[in-house]
Amino acid sequence: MRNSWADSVENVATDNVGPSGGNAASASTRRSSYVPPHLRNKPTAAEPLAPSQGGPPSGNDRSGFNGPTSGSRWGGSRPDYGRQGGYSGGSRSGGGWGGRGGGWSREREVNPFGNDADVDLEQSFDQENTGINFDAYEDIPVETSGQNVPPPVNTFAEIDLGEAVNLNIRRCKYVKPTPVQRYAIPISLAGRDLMACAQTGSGKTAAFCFPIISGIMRGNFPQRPRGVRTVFPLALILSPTRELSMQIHEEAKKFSYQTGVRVVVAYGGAPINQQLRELERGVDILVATPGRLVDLLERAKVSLQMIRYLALDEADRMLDMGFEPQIRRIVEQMDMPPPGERQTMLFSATFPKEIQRLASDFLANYIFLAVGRVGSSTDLIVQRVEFVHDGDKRSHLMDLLHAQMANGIHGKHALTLVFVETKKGADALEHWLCINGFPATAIHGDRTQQEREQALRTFKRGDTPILVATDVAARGLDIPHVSHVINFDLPNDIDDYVHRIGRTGRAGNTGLATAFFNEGNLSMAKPLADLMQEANQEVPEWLTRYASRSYGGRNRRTGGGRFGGRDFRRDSSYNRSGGGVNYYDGGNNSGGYGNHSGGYGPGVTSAWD
DNA sequence: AAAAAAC
Repeated sequence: MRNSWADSVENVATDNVGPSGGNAASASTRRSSYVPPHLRNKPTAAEPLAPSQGGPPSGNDRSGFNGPTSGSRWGGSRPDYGRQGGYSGGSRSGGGWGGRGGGWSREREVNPFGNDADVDLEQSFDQENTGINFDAYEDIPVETSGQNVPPPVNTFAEIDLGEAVNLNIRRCKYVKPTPVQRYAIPISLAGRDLMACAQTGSGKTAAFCFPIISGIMRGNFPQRPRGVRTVFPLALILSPTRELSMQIHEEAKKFSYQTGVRVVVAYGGAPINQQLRELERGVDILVATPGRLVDLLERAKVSLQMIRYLALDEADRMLDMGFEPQIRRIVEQMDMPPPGERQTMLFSATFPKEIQRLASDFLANYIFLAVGRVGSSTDLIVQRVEFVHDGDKRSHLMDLLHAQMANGIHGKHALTLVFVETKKGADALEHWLCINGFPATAIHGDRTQQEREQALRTFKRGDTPILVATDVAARGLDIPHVSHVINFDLPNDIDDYVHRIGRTGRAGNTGLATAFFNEGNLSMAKPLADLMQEANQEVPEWLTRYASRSYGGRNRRTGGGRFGGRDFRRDSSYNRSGGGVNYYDGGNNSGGYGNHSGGYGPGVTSAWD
């Protein structure tokens, strides 16, 4: 992922349809006759539909599949990449949606990779590649619990995701699965429910997208109703912010390119009509924020009755106080199949025990997976805490930014993300930075969606290398080149701190995180000091002193161990009070911390004992 | 107490 997705789309838009000031959303709806470079001068081999798909596809169905449902065998031998299997070459025979022929039925899929002509798709997975610093991922502690945990894999070649997805993995320049992918993908392909705890920037999106896409390509699903203005996605991916949903959608489109699997995104703040049009053209995977989805469900534009895969990204956030009722409504009170009849996957970098308990309602006989330390990017992030009174924060920030520029750290592609507590505070700080000559912009929930997206875009591009943000930007956003995260205001929850600093030090790169601490943050002293100590950071003596006084207490890390989370089912108090249901099969797992680090440890084998 | 998430 050398280029940001936005850049790629921009290239596609510019190269093929001319400049029209298109934003990301409109680029995907263009009716261009663009042929991706790697397809030029090749026969548009329209593969026949898989026999198992039987019958004419409705407009709501996928129309192209990558061969028979048995899946393409990949084992060992070199795959035949010359054959563009599965892509229906533009002849989406599903053009008959509600009698609407022509038009979009001829449309070619926009190449989400922009320009991948120079990618050597024949290159073997075995070869080393750049991009992600995998050395940083060696010896990462892993904990799994649950019944019959499938063993992890070491390479993508060991996983049978099908040719089309493998091709996209290469286009993404992924060479080796990240630790969370090594464990989560086999678990998911085995059809198991999953609660996964893994650091941000470690490839979680791919970890749940690959199995979903592969499963939809191979699955034999009943014909979805046609001729009605309701669509029936097979998979639902929920996330807590609009920008994160956009990002997941962009990633998922890459992973599903030319697989025949259609991914659509729906979120608030943007015109619903355009989203409705996209939905009516067919949807297999729906990526959404909760509010807009509820709206669509109430209007009966979307039905969840065919959902086979449910993924919650930032799952702990989705189930905290503000969100829980809305999520329960979607998952439990609409027409979604119950746990066991669908496959459910929950992902987050943090997973407090209380939230795990809530989440277990959504899962059936699930596997708990914890990979690495809390925000284990912490190995790659230098954390600093400075005592700064509220009144001194602005001048102190200015000192930091000046020093940064003097040292040349603030080059074209070195971005600084400044977190504040309130929307008003974000506006004020942005204004103050601007009038003092710093190229800053801001993002928060009171800005229009256009403003939010614009802010993110100019930040990513480096046009405004300083972004002031509320917690809307704290989770999940993958912004390359963020070299410094400044907690101008500390959050009140240590998990929020973990997510915020996780915006830097991504994909194996190093980063710096600076926090301003004062008397208003006493309840954070202990959890912050503990977290920094666990991450081998230098803890200032004054912070240790505050920490020892143990203020507050509700911010204490649950589990307190070396991991981002520990399976709450292993908590003895839960087991005693569990009403006779002990989900955790203590005798049949590879239990214990650090039972396998790195490669196949003996612990993996013991999962099958 | 704040932030986020529909119109």
